[in-house]
Amino acid sequence: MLVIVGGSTASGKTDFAASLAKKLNTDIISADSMQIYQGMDIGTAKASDSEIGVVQHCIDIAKPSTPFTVVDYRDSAEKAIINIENDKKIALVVGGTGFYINSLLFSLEYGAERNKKLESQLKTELELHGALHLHSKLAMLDFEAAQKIHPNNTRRLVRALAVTMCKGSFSSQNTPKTLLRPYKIYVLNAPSRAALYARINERVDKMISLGLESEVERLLKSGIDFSMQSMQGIGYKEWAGYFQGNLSIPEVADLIKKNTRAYAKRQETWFNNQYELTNKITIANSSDIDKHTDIIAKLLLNTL
RNA sequence: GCCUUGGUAGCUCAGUCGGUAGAGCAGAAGACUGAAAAUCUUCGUGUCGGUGGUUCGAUUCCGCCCCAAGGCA
Repeated sequence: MLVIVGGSTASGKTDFAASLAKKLNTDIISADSMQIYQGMDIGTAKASDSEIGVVQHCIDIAKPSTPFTVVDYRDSAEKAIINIENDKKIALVVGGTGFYINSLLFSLEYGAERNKKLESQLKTELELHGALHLHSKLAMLDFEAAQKIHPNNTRRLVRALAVTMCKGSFSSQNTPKTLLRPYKIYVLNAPSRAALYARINERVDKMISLGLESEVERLLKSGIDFSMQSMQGIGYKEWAGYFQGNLSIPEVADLIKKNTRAYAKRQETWFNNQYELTNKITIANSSDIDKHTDIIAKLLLNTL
């Protein structure tokens, strides 16, 4: 069985998971699409193993210069799960990237491997003839897929077309979810939206004072640029304007806060709607964490 | 004290040659099958500062009052 701790950024996942992992005597498997990157620490609010006193997997497993996909994540996480379960321990997955979490829960196809050549071909077609043209093309090849994808969502449109052209269909992989393994999911929430947003604002200010600017500068000096996937992360992409001389640091901070708030909302939507049964836990302070992880750990250890 | 310019959505402002108003941002809800911290969809009624007057009708024109910014004393 997989135990999952989810929730939006700044919901308190890290501390909660560390506390739970200790009580279960197990490791943490991270499900975070940005903490996978080496050298991106402050902006992703990474905690080191020694800081939290728990071993973490699926962190720092990729270079910021290379692309990374869910499938890469799934492979890496599955390995960690096997090792942990071989040790007769409970596999504990913690993170805010719902897409990654689902790769461990459901038997999903993920279509064809990304094909840069085909993608750029489709992108030129997009620029030349417009999104509607591509959309109607998809509709001819895979009507169901076209109905699900809005023409303005060109990224997914291109992807769906690419998969359809390689595999014959995109929607066929969109079959009802088959469960890979039993799981229990705990979703962390702040007491209110306002409290969450206050936490986010505070956290961003902290990142700035911890030296986020020099972290980004270091990445740029090592050859990373703003067009790379890793630099699309919140807390990083916002600096582009600053290094071009168009934004001040307070303006960058405001942008990061704004984007983080919107992101947190998207995560809440995901965790509210993706899973059949979620155990919602409200975290107001650190004593809440201890109280809840105590109960959960006892419950989990008894059911073994 | 006098003069000027403003006071319209949570914020910044547009607008109504008089027929009770709309953008951006903020905010809310949602989607998601190899970029997911990505990408995308939907949602705009508010004493138009207050109060009198003119008018069939005033947020719009006029008077007075209040508030803010600037100028003159």
